Amino acid sequence: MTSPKVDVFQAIADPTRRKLLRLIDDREMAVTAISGHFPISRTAVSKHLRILADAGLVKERKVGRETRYRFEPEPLLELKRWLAYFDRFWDNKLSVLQHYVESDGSASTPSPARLQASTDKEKKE
Amino acid sequence: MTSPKVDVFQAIADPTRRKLLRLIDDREMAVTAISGHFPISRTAVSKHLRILADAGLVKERKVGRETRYRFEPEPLLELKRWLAYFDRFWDNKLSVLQHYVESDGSASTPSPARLQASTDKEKKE
DNA sequence: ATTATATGAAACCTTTTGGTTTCATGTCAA
DNA sequence: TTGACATGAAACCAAAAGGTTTCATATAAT
Repeated sequence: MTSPKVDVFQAIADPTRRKLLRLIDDREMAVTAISGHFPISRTAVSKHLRILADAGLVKERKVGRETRYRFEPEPLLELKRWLAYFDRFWDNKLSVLQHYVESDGSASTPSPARLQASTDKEKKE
Repeated sequence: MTSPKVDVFQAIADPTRRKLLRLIDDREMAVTAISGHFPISRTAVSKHLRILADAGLVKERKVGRETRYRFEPEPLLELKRWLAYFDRFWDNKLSVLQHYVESDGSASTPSPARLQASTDKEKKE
């Protein structure tokens, strides 16, 4: 449910799992069909899918003798939220890159740009 | 420079490293000062900082006998780009969460909504 | 000059990760 | 009913990850 056994950051850390998500993001697929796209064993792919499922990023459905997986986007919102915290850093200097990234055309809301503190050693909680 | 020795996905997979970034994101800090915020050894913190540096997420600067680290946001753009690919999934059904996430007020540009499988189930909040 | 501080490298250890092969079981096709 | 297909569990393995302690070195302070 909302208490995933696997952290989404952990789940997407592996490049194979990222490819897995991209592969099935527009259609449900069975394990063998999926594993055909990877140079590792079907069993290994199956384990990756299990990890993704534990993170809530895919859902499995049994159909006859196969197990089909489909993509679930919801857990990515945690990532998005985490990333959103850093939005204030994408100011002038990185705006060009930012624009490239935000290819949907929505402009960024101007945020107070951060300044570099040189001598400040304050700590906070 | 643009060829990080450590993948950004890998770098942020560890919760300690994520906290590390949040700790120093507004000021430069020396290793010992940083490690005071964590229950692990200074050496362990130092290794995490090294990994973050290898991913380009922090930069180090030697000042006298200390090594100070500061946050470097740029590599997070790769993450942002990766996530942006999935923007089309955040349509109606997840728009509430999406709005919560995009707390800066910039509305998303309407994108072709992605349809889920026919057996689509209710999404828990 | 001597001592204290700040740090990284090294060696080492344990757990996790990503992979394999083998095997048992359930389901579909003849 | 017999055999092929689809899959996961198990046992196993090597390498990576995350941590520790110890030690050497550079810089600062007395």
